[in-house]
Amino acid sequence: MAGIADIAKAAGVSTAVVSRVINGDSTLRIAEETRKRVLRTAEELDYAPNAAASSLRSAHSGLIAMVVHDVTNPVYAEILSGAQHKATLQGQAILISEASALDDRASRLLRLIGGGGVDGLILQAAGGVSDLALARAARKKIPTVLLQTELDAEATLLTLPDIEAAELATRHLIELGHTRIGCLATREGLTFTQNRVEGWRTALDAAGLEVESLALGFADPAIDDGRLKTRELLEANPDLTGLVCCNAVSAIGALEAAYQLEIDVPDQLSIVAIHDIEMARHLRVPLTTVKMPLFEMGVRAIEMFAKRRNNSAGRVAIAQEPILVERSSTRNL
Amino acid sequence: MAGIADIAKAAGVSTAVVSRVINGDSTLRIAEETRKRVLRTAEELDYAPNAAASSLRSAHSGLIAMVVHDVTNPVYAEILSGAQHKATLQGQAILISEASALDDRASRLLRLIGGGGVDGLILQAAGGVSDLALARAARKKIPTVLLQTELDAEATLLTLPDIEAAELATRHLIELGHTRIGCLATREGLTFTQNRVEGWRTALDAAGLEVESLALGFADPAIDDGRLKTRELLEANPDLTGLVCCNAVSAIGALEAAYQLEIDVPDQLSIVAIHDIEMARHLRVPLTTVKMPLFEMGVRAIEMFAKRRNNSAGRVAIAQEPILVERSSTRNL
DNA sequence: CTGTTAGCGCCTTCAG
DNA sequence: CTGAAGGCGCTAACAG
Repeated sequence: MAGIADIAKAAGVSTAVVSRVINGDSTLRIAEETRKRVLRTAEELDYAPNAAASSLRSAHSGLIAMVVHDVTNPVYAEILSGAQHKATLQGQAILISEASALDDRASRLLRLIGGGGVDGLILQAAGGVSDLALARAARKKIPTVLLQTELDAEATLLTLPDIEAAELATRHLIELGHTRIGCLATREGLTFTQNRVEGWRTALDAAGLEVESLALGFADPAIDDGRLKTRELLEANPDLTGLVCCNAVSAIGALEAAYQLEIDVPDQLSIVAIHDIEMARHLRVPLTTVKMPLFEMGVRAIEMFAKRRNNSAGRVAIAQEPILVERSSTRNL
Repeated sequence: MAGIADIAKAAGVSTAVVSRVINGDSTLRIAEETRKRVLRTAEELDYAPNAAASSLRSAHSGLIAMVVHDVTNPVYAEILSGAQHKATLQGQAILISEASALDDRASRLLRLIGGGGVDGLILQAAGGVSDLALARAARKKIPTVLLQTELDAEATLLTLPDIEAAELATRHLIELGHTRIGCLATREGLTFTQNRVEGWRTALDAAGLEVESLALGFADPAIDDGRLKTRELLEANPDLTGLVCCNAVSAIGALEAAYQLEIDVPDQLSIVAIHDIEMARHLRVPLTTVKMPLFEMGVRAIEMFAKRRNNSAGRVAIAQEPILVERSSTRNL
C-alpha cells in the first residue's frame, strides 16, 4: 500500500511536494517536469490517498448522510436520485439509512454523526425517531438539512411548494365540476401535511365550497395505510366525488380501496395525487398527479452543503412550480 | 469538541483506559466503579469518538459501498433494504451510489475505494461501467461482493436462483396450456441473463416444446426499454401466447406494449415476470410474478463482510426458493 | 491491572 | 521554490 512517502522517495522529492501536487495546490510553483514526474510515479506505484488520514487532517470526509423512513418508497428514491447526482458532481458521497437505524445507540451512522464522520446530514424527519440524531448533529455543529419537516431551528428547512400543489390538485377537481372533495393527507402534525391541507381548504374556500371536516383523513406513505384510511374516509363520506391524495403512494392504496368498495374511478370518484412517480401511469387506473420537483429537492439539499459556510439556519423553498399531469383517474362530473 | 484526553483527565485515568472502556474491550479488567465513572464523564463531556482518527488507527471504517445502476429501480430498493437492515445490526453503514458516479475519476467514492475508506464493496455490475472501481478494489484488496454478475475471480459472486425462477415461470405458462412462449430477458451477456434464458429453455425442452429462437428479446430493466423490446418481440412473433419477463420493471413495459398493440392480457397474451415488486399487484393488469429473495440477498451481501476473513472468492447461492405469485396477467389458454 | 508511548498517513506551517 | 517536522485523535503494544 504505497504511501505519500514512497512516492516522494521514488520521485526524488519531499512528501510535501507530493501532497501538494496531488491535491492540485495552485500556490505551488514547481517545474512542470517535476510535477509530471510526481504524477507519473504516483500512477506507477498505484498510489491512492488514504481516506481516513486525509479526513483526520482536513476535518471533513466528503460524506453526506441521508436518513429516510423507508428506502423502498419511490418518492424518496427520486430525491435520492437528485442528491446522488449532485453529490457526485461535488465530489461527495452519500450514506443512506432508514431512520430506524438511528434507534440503536451503537449504530455506525450515529457514531459518524457524533464524531464528525459526515460533513452533512439530510433528514426526512417525522414522528421524532430521528430526534436523537438531530440533537447530536446540532451539538456537533453538523450542517443539517431538514426535508419538508420542521424540527429544530438550527437546521435548514427545505420545502416543496406544498400549498400550491394541493391547491392545484383541488382546483383541478373543482374545474371538473366536483363540489364534494375529500382529502387524504399525509401524517398528521407534520409541517407539509398542514400546508397541503391548507392548500386543499384554500381552494375549496376560493370556490365557495363547503369544507367538510369529516372528509379529511391521514395516512402514512404506504399503500396499505392509504387503502385503510381511504376506506374509512369513503365510508364516512359516501357522497364524495373527488379525492385529493397528498401522497402518491397512499394514492395507490386509495385506488385499491375504491376498487374494493366497488366505486369506479373515475366515474364515481375522481382522484388526484401529489407526486408524479413513474408508476403512476401504469396503475390499475392511471393516476392524475401533481408533479413536484423531487429530484430538484435532492439536488438542492446537497447544494446547501457547498454554498453554505455562511448562512446556516433558515428555510429554503424550492421554487419550481408543481405541474398537473392529467391521466385517467379524474373526469368531469 | 472533547477528546479522549479530556475525559481521561477529568476521570483521572489514562487515555488508554478511556479508549478501551469506550470500545468495550472485553480483555480489560477494571474496577466496575472506574468504568462507570469513565462512561459518566464521557457522557458529561458529550464525548464522541472521532471517526476519522479511529479508522485511521484501526484500518477499518465500518462503511460498505453499494453501487447500483439506478437508485430509482424498485428491484434494487428491495436489496438495499435488506442490506441496510443487516448493516445496521452489524454496526456498519451503507454508502449508496449509481455506477455512473464511478466514471468521474475524482469521484469521492472512487477515492474511498482506492484509499481504504470502505470496508467492503457491493457491486451490481453490468455493462462494465464499474470495472474501474472493481479493479481498484481488487488491487487494494477490498472485499467485494458481486451481485448476480460475474466480473472477476477475486470477488465473491452472490447469486439468486435464476434458473429455477425462470423454469418456474415458464412451467406455470406451460401448465396453463401455452405452447408458444417467448422470453424477454435482461441485458444480453450477463451471467444471470444467461441463467434465466437457460431456465426458460430447459422448461420448454422438458415439456417437449419448441424453442423459437426468434422469441427471445433483451431489455434493460427500465419500463420504456421493456415496452420497446416487447413490441419488437411481439411483432416478430405474432403467434406467442405466453411471455416470460426476466425483470419486473421491463414487464411493466411489456404490459404497456401489449396495451398499445391492443393485445389483451391475459386473454391473448399471458405474462409472468421475475421479481415480485410491491407495485406488481397494482398495475393496469396485476402481474403474475416469481418472487425472488431480494431482501435476503441484501442481507447476505452484508453478511459476507462479517463472516469472511477467511474465504474470499467463490460463489454463494442464495438458497431460498423462488415462489410463484399468481395474479391476473396469466390465464389458461 | 493500569499508564506511557509510538505511530496510523497525511497536510501545512515554517525554515532553508 | 523545496524540505523537515509537528501534530490531527485515537489505539495497541509494551512497561510498570
